[in-house]
Formats: sequence, structure tokens, C-alpha cells
Amino acid sequence: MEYVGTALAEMTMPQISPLNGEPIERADAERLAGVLKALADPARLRLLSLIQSAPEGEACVCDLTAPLGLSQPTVSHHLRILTEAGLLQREKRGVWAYYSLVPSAIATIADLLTPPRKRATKKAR
Amino acid sequence: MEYVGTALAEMTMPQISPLNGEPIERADAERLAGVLKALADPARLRLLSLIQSAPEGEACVCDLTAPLGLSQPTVSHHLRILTEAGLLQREKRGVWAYYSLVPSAIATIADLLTPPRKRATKKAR
DNA sequence: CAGCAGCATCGATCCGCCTGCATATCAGCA
DNA sequence: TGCTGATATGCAGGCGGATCGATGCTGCTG
Repeated sequence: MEYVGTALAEMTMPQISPLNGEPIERADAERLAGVLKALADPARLRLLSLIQSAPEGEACVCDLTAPLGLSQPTVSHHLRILTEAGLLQREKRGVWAYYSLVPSAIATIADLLTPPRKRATKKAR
Repeated sequence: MEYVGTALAEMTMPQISPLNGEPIERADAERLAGVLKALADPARLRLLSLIQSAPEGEACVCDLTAPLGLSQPTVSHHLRILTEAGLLQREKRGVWAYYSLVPSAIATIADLLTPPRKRATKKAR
């Protein structure tokens, strides 16, 4: 099966058809579901939360295993999924890998869901 | 294991700890993940989209099987999950079961995600 | 140049979920 | 009452994913 490695590109650039106006296409549904699937896990939600509230908005793997109570390989696995979904970015400094939130990635997802804005045509604003 | 049948109550009333300020608790993470898991499926996203864009904002199972290309039991299954997550509501009229969106359920989820509105306090920039 | 520490990857296991077939329910109708 | 059509539920197969131990890699450091 295919990866969601391009999820970020799909989201920040072309944009997935949001959940408001016309019925969404199957392809769009699969892309959006792919990103949401990355979010729909307790461990990953906590990772995002921990990283976001960390001192510089970044954290390395060794800082995250303890609070989560998961093994290092498992944490690394979750971080990989979040990164491939375009939610996290990785920066290697020396022996450490620092993860931080991709600026408005989550907000973009929220916007895709928040349909409401019963705007006339499509997506004004 | 336990169901997410109370997800709606959790969301519209007490509210799940959102993904912004302090690190979220494990229980909150699990609740939020539960609701997101209901959303993180192509078939269910399309169901929500179809129902929302239907004439009266409602649709019965028989109207949804064809567009999705899934069997009736499978569609019924997905509708059940969405309903238990608090995203859909069911109204039985005669032989038909009409499903419609729970008013601001999805928007609530979006708000839980959309966190931070880069307010001064933390890290401007 | 060994040795070590932080991470990523691999292999394996276990569990949950998507899907469809068969079947049970239930309301309307002859 | 008995039949038909619209939904819901039970059951089972198959796939994907969460987790961990072991291992490989790579910069630091003595």
C-alpha cells in the first residue's frame, strides 16, 4: 500500500477537498483519512502535546519515552508517522533528533473539518 | 473494551482537554483519539459528506450504499460508529432510518485541534 | 581507535477493524 | 395473519497497526 509521506504537500499546497460543500471524492477522502489516522492515536496526540508544550517547542526522543511510558522504538515509530503525515518536522543536532510541530499543519486540518462558514459559493476567505 | 458511545457527551458537555496548552492527560488523549478514529476512515468521511450535502441534510441507508459502493451491512456499520461517536443522529421514520449531522459536533472537534491562535504569552514569532 | 549513547530499522506478535454473507427485526401492506 | 422491503446484528476472514526486543548506525568522547 501507499504511504502518506506526501500528506504534508497535499495539505499545505493543493489542499484536500474539505468536508463542507459538495460530496468529497474518494481520493480526497482517503487523503484526509490518512492524515486523520495519524492523529487518531492517544500516544501520538500526547506526543504532539508534549512537543508543543516543551521549552523551545521542540523535544528529542529521549525526553518523550518516559512521559509516555512507551519503549524508545515505539516512540520513534510514532514520531515517524507524525512526520510523514506532515505534522512534525525533524532536525538532527549531533546525536539528538529534535522534533517540532510544523507551524500550521494542525490548524490546516481543523480548517478542512470546520466546514460551516455557510459561505455562498465555495471557499471565500 | 469500552465503547465511545459517550463521546458526544464528553465533547459537548465537559469537553476534552484540547491540544494546545499543557500536555494533555492520557484519558483525554484516549477520548479525543476515539472520536478522531471515527473520522479517520474514507468511507465514513464520505458518508458525512454525502449526508451533509443531501437535500434536507439527511439521508437513509438505501441512499448511501450505491454512492459508496459498499454493502448495506457495511454502511450500516459505519453509520453506527459515527452515531456512537456523536457525529450523527438517527431518526427512524417508518421503515427508513434517516441520518443527519449533529449540529456542531465536527466544529467542536476542529476547535479542540485548532489550538493556539498564536497569542502573545508563549512564543510569539 | 575503542567505547558509548541516542535513534532508526527489523522481525515477530497480538489486537482491532473493515468488509461481506447470512440472518434476525421490524414496519407497512395485501 | 403472512409477505415484502429497509435496517440492524452475528459471525468470520483478512489486513493493517501498535508494541517491544534485538540489532544496526552514527556522532561524541576518552
